[in-house]
Amino acid sequence: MAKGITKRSEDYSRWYLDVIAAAKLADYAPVKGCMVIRPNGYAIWERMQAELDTMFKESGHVNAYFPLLIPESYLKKEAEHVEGFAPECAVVTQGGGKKLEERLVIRPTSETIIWSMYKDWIQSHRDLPILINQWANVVRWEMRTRLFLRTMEFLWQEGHTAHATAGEAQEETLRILEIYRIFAEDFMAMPVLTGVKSEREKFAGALQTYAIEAMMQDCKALQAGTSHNLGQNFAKAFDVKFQSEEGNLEHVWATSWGVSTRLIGGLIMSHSDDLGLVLPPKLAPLQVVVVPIWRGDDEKSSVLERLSAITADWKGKFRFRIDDRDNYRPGWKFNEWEKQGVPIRIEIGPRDLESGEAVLVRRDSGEKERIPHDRLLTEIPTVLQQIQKDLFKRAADFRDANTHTCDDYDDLKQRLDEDGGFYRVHWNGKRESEERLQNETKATIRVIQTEQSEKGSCILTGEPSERRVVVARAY
RNA sequence: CGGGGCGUAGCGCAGCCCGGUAGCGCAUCUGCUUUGGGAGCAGAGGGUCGCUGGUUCAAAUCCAGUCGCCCCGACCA
Repeated sequence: MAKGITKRSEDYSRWYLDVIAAAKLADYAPVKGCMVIRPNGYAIWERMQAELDTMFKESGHVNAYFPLLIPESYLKKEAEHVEGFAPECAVVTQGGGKKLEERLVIRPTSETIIWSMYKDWIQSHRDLPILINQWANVVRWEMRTRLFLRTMEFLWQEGHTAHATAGEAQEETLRILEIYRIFAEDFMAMPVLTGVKSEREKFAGALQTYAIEAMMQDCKALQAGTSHNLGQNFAKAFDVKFQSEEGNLEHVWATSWGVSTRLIGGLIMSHSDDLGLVLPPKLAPLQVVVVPIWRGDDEKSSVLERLSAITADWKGKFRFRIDDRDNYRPGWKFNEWEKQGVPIRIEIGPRDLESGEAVLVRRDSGEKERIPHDRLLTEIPTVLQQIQKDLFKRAADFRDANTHTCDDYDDLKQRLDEDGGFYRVHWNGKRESEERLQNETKATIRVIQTEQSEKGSCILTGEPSERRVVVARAY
């Protein structure tokens, strides 16, 4: 059994932290609530960035960079926004040994500074749309932190777009939501629900917030990405107008959207097991590790020689590494790479040289298979694809098995306590009932799937309801 | 902000109650033997015991204060 990793069934939260430590993904920093993202963790983030960035660019977005420090007055320009973010802002009051004339906020998000610039950049409908994304760090002063899921400083991408019409802004909001869904499901192998957030849960300053919502292995919900339709709120706050084709001055329509290093937390909690990290092949920085086995120098050189012939044409086909370190024994290496979540391990030793085969071991299932050397090149990509598919299916089956329909409030309370999971319940759409739900059950409305409709009566009040909403306890 | 826990070698901990040469495991370094699931033996290096003050001949240990971090709740991506 894995040394140093608490079992999920014993203490899920401890397990999560143990997996991160064992896989060397992150470390605690000297400052409370801050983390160091170690090379193994950062490599995953880089994989995520690469895939997302490609999708953003393919859909017409460009990258830019706006500064970390924002004049405090900017944050105050949008009423809801300041109310939402002010309490969690870190503020710089001093610089160069002097007290500052105006205090500077370390960005908790960049809408305000970006819209202050858009004001100068937008005059005519010909300047629109602006489709800018930035990869950046932000700081939010959180009371309770957790590696990757909630840290004081985190890395993310934030898209900020400006449009001529409400319709275009809405289209953009949904286009990004779909990109997030595809990324979560196809790359992270993490099934998500998409939908709109309730008034209470929406972004401070948005008209509407859309989100992708996943279920972790402890049956809790994780909001994994958000896409906001900001309407004209920020354009009005920063006085950003454009002259339309008809010659009228109109306020610009906006969206913003983001995913963060929280995704890594979601990735861990979707697939990993009691042996450590499990990574979906598409995001695994290392997809295949080859562990050669030998006794003595003669065997070592013949195994390695054969290995370099076998792997000669692997380059560019998948990401692999030959672990020929002499100071560790095979068993140690098996364990090491398992903890780090490498999807496939290939073992090649003297026995395999004779038989002309190699042993292929899947990280997700532990299955072992003997494969002839000349078939490895074609077999490995196939198995990688299969692992990717199986991980998604396993996660989707798990989520579906833990998603329930419920019409009785007492029953809901009890089941949330006992089983957790997602519950499809009727809700009257009112803020008061949502608040009551949260106070009494610690669960919140995760998503409202507006495309579905089903008449019923609110689980709390009995009042009419247009559709079921998904309720769960969340991270 | 409430509750709990912990600060002693890089990591995990014991020692503290009952003051008297700072220890164990892992890791690290050297050598030999090993290598198909976390190797064995022999040797070695590594510490202002979180910080400040007090009591004492003597403090990791007793007293007072202080700082920090982690975990669990409320709030949040």
